[in-house]
Amino acid sequence: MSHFIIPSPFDLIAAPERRIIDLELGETVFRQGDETKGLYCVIEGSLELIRNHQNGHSVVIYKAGQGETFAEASLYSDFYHCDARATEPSKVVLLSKNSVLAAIRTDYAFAEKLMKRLGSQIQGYRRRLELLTINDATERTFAAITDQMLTGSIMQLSREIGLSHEAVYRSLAELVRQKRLVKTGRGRYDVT
Amino acid sequence: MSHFIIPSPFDLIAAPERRIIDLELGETVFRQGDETKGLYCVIEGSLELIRNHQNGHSVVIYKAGQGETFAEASLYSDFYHCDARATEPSKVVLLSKNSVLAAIRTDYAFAEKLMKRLGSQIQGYRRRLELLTINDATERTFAAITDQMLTGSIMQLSREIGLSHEAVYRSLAELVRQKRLVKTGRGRYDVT
DNA sequence: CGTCACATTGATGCCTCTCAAAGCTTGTGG
DNA sequence: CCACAAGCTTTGAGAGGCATCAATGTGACG
Repeated sequence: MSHFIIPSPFDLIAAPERRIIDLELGETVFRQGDETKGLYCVIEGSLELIRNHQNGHSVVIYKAGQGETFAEASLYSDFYHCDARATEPSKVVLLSKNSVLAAIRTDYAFAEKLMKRLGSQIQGYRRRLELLTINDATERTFAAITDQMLTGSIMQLSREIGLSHEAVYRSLAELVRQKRLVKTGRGRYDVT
Repeated sequence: MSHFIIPSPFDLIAAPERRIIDLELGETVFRQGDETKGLYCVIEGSLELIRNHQNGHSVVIYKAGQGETFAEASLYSDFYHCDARATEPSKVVLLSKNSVLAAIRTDYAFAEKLMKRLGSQIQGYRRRLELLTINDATERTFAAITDQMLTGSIMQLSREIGLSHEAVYRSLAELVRQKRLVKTGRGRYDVT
């Protein structure tokens, strides 16, 4: 029953520590303010971490696809700072705080790999921070495509890079006109 | 000669592993593309991590004050992704990659504390990501003040939050008018 | 084949950037 | 002690760009 793949370093955690959770589209694993239980691994499907602001607008702060873990930063936090929402029917597995913390204490290879993950997430966030300070919509859109951020729909991308979807469509059209991008399909673009 | 304070967990690294570096204002410890030597701790003064974009515009991705460490994410990277620049005459100490990696392997408490630092940095970046997606200049400025981001000048803050300094000054004036902020001095504001 | 979400383009108004100028604060050197 | 320079602070005016509203096209899926 547990013939799915858990990525390193979490494969080092014993199977009995794993609890599988089924999710429908739009269902949440946890919400902003909930007590932290641990981190999660996507067995199937994909999820988004979303921060909600009072004004009603929200930001996607992380996307996790199949085989990826999310909410690592919750390990040392008492409550989640964002919502985790399934963007399609998905299966996730909970890796409880205790089991992960125990693994850190008993297995330095585990700790090292986990730290590597955290480090690369930090660098990812820094790149995105840089992206968001580009004021010109066309240039920001181009940078996002270059950074391989267009994995879902353009609606989704526009939310991630802080532009209206109309602005992104117009930017894409302009970039194609400038021959800096080529359209490879409905809502698909590649750098030339 | 080594009666300065190194914050946890790096105090666990033996003193002989430490090399002190003196910096003048504007001097850099490392630059984007340099090979990584390790991470650093600020003994005195303050530094900024800056990412430079081709268009010439740059983003401050981290500020490190006295007693803080920076470039932790470089541990598992072969080269630095940004410049580290002193914003005043400063002293920093290098904690070499090897000594830190060794500490991780031999001391789980060290690993745990370091991971905690990385986790809180991730959450900080997420918060800042959220901030940058606030489109209204006044609201973004208010959020920045609430987040205690006004430590230097307003010119500096405006660069960090991706607004022109004029827009920030106008926002601050508006917020004072709205009685959501009070001016506590030249370039100093507090939430009411 | 109808519905729904995404994709695309047009028109309008507001908001921020940019350029400009003047007051303010601090430090430096004569 | 004063004058000057340099950088921060503040306000004004104009232009351009993005958000917003609106409408239509398009592909996917039941």
